[in-house]
Amino acid sequence: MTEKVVTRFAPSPTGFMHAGSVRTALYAWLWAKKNNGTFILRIEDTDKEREVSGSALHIMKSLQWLGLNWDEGPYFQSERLPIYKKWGEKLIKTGHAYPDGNALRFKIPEKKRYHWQDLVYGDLSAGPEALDDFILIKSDGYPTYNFAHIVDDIEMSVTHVMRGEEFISSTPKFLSLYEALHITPPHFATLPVILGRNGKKKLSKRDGAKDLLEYHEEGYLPDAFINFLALLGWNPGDEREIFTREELVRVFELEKIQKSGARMSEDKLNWINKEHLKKLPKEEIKKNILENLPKDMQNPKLVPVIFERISKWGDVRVLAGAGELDFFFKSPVFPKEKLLYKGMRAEQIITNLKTAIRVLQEISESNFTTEKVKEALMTLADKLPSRGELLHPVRMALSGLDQSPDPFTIAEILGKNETIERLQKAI
RNA sequence: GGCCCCAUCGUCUAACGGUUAGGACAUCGCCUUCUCAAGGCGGUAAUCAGAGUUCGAUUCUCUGUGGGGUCACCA
Repeated sequence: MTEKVVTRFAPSPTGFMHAGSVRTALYAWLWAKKNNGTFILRIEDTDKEREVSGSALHIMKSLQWLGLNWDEGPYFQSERLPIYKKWGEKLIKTGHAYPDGNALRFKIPEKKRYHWQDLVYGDLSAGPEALDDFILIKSDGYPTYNFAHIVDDIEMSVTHVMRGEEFISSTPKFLSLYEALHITPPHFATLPVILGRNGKKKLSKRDGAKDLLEYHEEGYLPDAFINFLALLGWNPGDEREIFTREELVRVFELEKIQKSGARMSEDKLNWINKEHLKKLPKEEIKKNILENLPKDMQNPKLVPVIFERISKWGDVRVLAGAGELDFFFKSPVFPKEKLLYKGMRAEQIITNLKTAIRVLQEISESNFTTEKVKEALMTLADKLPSRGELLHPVRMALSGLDQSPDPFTIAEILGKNETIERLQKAI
């Protein structure tokens, strides 16, 4: 009989969630899902000094955004004080704990070196120097992390403990507690840290760590974010990189988790997000792009032009905010020299623009599509020494920008009347 | 400082002791193009160092170096 897998994510509510903390949650979640197990959320709020109000809620919101839903909890340790007290008394009774003032201390049975197996790191050990009669319950009545998390993991039948590598050196404390209680410890899966921008220190606020919900606001897809995070310190063993949530659950393996710390790369995150965007139904893409556009700019014809220029929904707002789409809505103003192309003379430009107007007039309003306009203008442009002699002034007349989408696309979006009007104005 | 952990392109990573050390992101070049974006094709780029084991080390061992973690009535 195999045991039912139970994992947990046990943050302390002392700030916002960032990529480092959520990756621990993700791996615990993936492992639970993969094994049809249970994923528990437990808030470790035993330090009232450091607690930040609203933090627990923020953590839950972050997990919900990513769809890392918990099957049990949230448990709050601050609401479980009697339980820790009960286990404390049990230890006193067996001679493994003793009061120290208003606090309760653990009586270390034996200062020795511990060796244990880690699912990621393999053989690990830590020496007796890590052991002393540590505090189990503080004088304010709250348990310490060392004690509370072990009691809870026992009470909640946790089988796999995913945790950061900072806990390796205090593991002898945990193991000696388990020993005193005659309880077999759970499996440990220690995860390497995620490094900050400088690539050395652990990811932290001052080191560029972002509040997870900022990624939400910037319009990253939850599945893409999870995909990215999973790949940060883990690999599927082949060269695939884009995974749906379900695929991730299927292929995830603890054995393939990396031992060394990894660094966030927003470039890669953006790429993965774009790959996920490309798989979305057309309607959904359209809806999201339009929703992120200012009310007076919500023209469905803009969708393809915008889509190939973004990697996340928030980029739509950036694009619009930077004024790069303004020319679609109002006639551009630009110095007339901009119409010139590689030493051409003004008369030639005027002639070319006039010819352009003439051929465009021949296209009916209902037929004024990118393809038709392209066909008409290209035929014309091909007769010139360089296509740019026609295409550049036309594009400039329509957009007023040095860099913009091609003139055919713009023409269709503007429509026949506006297109011709702008060409005339340029002349 | 003691103890513990880690070490392949700039970044994320692959390689049962035998590969021209592979892929992806980024970057660069070319194609496509009036420009931008997108797309296609290609290039540059890595085994921290030194010993040892071996016919043969990215891979195993040791030492060094570098980086990280931890030494609380914080988690």
